[in-house]
Amino acid sequence: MIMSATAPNTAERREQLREALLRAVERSVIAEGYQSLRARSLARQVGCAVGAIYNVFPDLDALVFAAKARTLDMLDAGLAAAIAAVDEPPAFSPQSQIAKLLALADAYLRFATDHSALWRMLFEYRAAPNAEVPAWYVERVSALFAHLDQPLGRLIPDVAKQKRALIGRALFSAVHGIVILGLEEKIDTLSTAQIAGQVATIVRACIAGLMTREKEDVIRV
Amino acid sequence: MIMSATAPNTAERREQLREALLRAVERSVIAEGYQSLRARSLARQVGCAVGAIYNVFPDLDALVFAAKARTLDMLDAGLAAAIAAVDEPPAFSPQSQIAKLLALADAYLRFATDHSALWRMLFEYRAAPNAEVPAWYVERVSALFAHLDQPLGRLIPDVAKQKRALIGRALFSAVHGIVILGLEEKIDTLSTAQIAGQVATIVRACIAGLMTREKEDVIRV
DNA sequence: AGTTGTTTTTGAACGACGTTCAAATGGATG
DNA sequence: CATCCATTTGAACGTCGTTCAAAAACAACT
Repeated sequence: MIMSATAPNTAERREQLREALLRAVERSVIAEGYQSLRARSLARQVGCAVGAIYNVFPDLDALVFAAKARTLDMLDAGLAAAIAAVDEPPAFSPQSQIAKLLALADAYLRFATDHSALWRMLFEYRAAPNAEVPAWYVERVSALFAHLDQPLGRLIPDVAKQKRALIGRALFSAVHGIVILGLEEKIDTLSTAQIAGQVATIVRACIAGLMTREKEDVIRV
Repeated sequence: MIMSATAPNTAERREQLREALLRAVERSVIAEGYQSLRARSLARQVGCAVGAIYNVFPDLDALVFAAKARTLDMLDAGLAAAIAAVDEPPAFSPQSQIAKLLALADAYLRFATDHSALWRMLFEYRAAPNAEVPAWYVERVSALFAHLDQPLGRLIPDVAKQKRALIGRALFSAVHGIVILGLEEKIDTLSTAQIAGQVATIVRACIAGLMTREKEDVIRV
């Protein structure tokens, strides 16, 4: 048999190497930041040759993007858990929907502070300038926004679905911006509690603004 | 005289080299992005030796940070102009203050799209992981937030100054986040008009929320 | 002008980086 | 045991930021 020579455990070994490399990336990023990732260091950590990396990933960028995908999954799961933790009252109440959005924002901030190195990798690591972001990655990021859909849909059901999607995305981005600039220069600027306060204020203010009777004066999407 | 040997035009020449290098950085960033900055290429462009760069800047990071400072000045001037362009009515009106905040946000988005390469350098370029951001740079970034102070002070004068400063910073950050995520993946996602709509919606909603009678339910800073 | 002493500029050299590819390896087949 | 081919290897390549001994430039003085 010709095929069986290569088939049996070779794919499995490749998969093990991929997994080991991804774990090494995560360990390394947590320990020293994504800026210090080195092909030779990763190879040493997983006990393979430098060239072996290129047998399972086209280049380091692809390896880092695969690691980013995993971190994105963690973040996604964290957001889902935060929403699920808010208990739904039997009768509809705006308060519980607002609570969901606040919980989401808070979970996002917590993820950024608890896993700051990985979170920074997620949003700061950039591939080669001309090379485009993989489509599946853009997709995964957009999926994060979807968490806002249900609570937002109940709070402003009379707004068209498309508009709501853009508003949800904008609200998510707003929280992201506060977290980014809040954590940017950790020294002598803002405490985590202050950032949490800013996040809560903006979310509450936005929702209040969006729920006023004169929505048309506010919504511009 | 011993001192005059070094003094006369040597400082001037250093200054000229600094200036030439900064211009080369800007040209290069605009043309190919900050990721493609190379010491040898810059030296070739300004007609000096590679080592000469290190006579006027401690390292490339410092050169880039100096360039960032210039871009920051451009941005600051742009925001100031946007505010100044809103004409103040003789009698106080919330509308004109809101118009100022909207003009600020719009100017910020326009700067990001009009000078995207420089703007990206501003927020994406990171120095060595352990090396800290220079204090004067943090100061300059914080100065951007100050543009919100006056209009925000007139819209919610009963909120303590410190709280207002945090709210202003949060509002600025929120706009920044929308712009960042909006421009991130330019392909097939959001148009500039859509981003502008998101920005306007969030700013309007926040202000409306902040100006409700029940401020205490909203403000958490 | 020539000589001296000091400052400034230079660019070859260094170590480290991501990536490649000819050669070594290893396991299944005949 | 010999053959074969997919897989793995690590030395080698080109490029990077940065350094520093040597060269050039300059000012002062004879």
